[in-house]
Amino acid sequence: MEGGSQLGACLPSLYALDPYASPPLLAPSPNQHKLHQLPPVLQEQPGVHGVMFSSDHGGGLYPLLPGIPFCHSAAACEKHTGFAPLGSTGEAGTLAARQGNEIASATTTTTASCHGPSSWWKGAEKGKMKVRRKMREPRFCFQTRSEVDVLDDGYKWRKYGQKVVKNSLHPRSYYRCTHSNCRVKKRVERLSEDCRMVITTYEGRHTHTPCSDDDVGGDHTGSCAFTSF
DNA sequence: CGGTTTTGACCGGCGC
DNA sequence: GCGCCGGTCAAAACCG
Repeated sequence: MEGGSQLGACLPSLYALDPYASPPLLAPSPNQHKLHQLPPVLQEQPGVHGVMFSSDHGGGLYPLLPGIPFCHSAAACEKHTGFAPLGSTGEAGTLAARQGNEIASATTTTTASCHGPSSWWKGAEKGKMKVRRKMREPRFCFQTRSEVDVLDDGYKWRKYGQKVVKNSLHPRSYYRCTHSNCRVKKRVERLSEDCRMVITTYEGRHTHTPCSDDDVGGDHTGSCAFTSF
């Protein structure tokens, strides 16, 4: 069971992570102090001192959590949150996909093959032909220090795979939103250097509201910013 | 009994 | 062209 009510047990700390950065940020970003608008869900957590989020969607940043304004552009995002993409967007998706390895070994040039920013496959015929659909799904990743792997983000997730990835001592878990017609996925893995650090990567946007249905974002793009991914 | 997790197999992209 | 690798599928096992 995932995505239940584990928030209280996790998120003792939230660290900056930005897949655009090279080398990746293990320490809090110099910009991190600018982010004072922590979402309520995190503000309530003791020890939370910062969050950085990123995506590969059109060069802007998506809101990672409730309370963070939805931004389509880097400028808008920087205006709202103090953050802006640190690099080009073309590689962002790939970087986001491999950030786990990069963080584990900042100088590693991994051969991880995340197929572009957001290519995903759907079996058109069971076990046979697969149709490739290239869509630019928004993707976010962040790093937390937590005893549990899966953060309670208000959504319900179902695990559909687990894989041992290279340069990582810990397996990567793959989750999919259990809501019908919602294709949002997330990956969860722990740093090999510090097993307490959890890397969570979200991909896609929810087509529904979280279980709590709390409208904390004040954003009308989907009842709250949290539903935007 | 229905939903979830586990886990090995399979597939396609990418680098060499 | 080949092998490696990440991501996904799907059947079986598990659990409440």
